[in-house]
Amino acid sequence: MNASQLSELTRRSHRQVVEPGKTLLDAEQPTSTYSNVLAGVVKLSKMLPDGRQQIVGLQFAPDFVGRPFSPESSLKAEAVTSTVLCTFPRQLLERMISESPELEHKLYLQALDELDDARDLLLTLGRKTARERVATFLLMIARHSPHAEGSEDGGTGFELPLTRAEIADFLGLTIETVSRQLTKLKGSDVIRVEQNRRIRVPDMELLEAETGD
Amino acid sequence: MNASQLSELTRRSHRQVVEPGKTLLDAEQPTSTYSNVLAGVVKLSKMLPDGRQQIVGLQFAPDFVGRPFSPESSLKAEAVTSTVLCTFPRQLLERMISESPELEHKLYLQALDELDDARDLLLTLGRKTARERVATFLLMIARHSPHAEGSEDGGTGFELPLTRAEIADFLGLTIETVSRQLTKLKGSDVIRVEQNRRIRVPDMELLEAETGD
DNA sequence: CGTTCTATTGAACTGAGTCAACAGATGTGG
DNA sequence: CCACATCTGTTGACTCAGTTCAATAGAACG
Repeated sequence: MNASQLSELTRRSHRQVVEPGKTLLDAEQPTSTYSNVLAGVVKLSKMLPDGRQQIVGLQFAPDFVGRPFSPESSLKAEAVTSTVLCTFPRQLLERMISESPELEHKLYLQALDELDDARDLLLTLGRKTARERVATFLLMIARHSPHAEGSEDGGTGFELPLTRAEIADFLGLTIETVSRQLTKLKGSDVIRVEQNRRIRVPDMELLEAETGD
Repeated sequence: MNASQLSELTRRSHRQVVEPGKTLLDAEQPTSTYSNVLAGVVKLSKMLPDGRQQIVGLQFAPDFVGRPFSPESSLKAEAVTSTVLCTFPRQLLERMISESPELEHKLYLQALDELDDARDLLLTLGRKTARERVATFLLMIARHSPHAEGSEDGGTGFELPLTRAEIADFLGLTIETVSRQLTKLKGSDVIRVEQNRRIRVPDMELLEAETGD
């Protein structure tokens, strides 16, 4: 990416803060914009005609959201937390990709990472028990938490960006099963649940031992 | 990709036929080669320490197998049918990528396609019933079958490249459940099973209606 | 301080798993 | 070419993890 490209991107990109629930990309209408996530969390989900839903990916800063080279994506992208985005028009991005091998290289590397994430999740959905799924999810969030307080006395603490319903949609479970497994992990002293969204992990290795891998 | 690169690739690549079960890539040892699948089917799988296994992708010709820019892949790649491969050393591929934006572009496009496939499978594993999973799998194989006989009298016929155990590993089910669902789909006249591996679909739309999407 | 989300808990149900027996295929050597 | 062994796939009976339905309890918000 050269200097003139960078300046054009800065000029034509649009920085914005979006609230939870805001749709960035819908399976129905063709993709018109791309975004970089600067802060917050975005969920990617798929839905069956009868309403069953599956979250197929979570994007954290500084991930890129969008599907280059394809008019529609069959995916819905939605902000799950309050999110800071840098948005730019489709044509600009695609022209810049064609002009800048370095940009395409970066996007390729991110696609490979997303592919690894998706395949990890496939193993989770295909073969893990409910308890292992919930532990796997908690560990993933802990690792992505910017200010997960380090290992002082009380272990690591972090905030869950997703509701129970969203965790269920991510793990291929029901709300009730997620809730019950959290309660059981609490009973086994693997986690402490402080005010619903706030989780404390006294010993990370104990949690890792619950993930199945 | 320019002429000298192409000739170097041709000279240094190695064409070979491998039998079912042959491992192309292992989670343990670092990746030393990359391959193009010229014919046949390759499975990508992940395993938990206790032996539970999940197939996270199937590669058909002319897919590329390998994970550029990462010494190890955490994936195992194995031929499921007799397969024709074009193999070349890691360093050659990575040098060629760095020299040829067009090559990287092609690989990027394939990665995006694999990502779409992985996410489709996530929806299947997270939210579909056993019957829907089996129907989804059959439809996928039918669409990838090179000589799936067209719609004459008896509908479409094709060969399953996977054993029941592999189908189960792909769909997050057990062998028994796969077998039972095939029997039930046969009972509903959605498919006919001719000699275990050979499937006939009288009416493709009937099968599509069983996939859940 | 009521209304409305969001989350927890309980009881009953069920789809898929487990365990076990059997049946077809495929293959091998006498 | 046939008996035997070995895979691969099917079927049945039973179990159980996770779902469903329903009631309750906290949080958040005006």
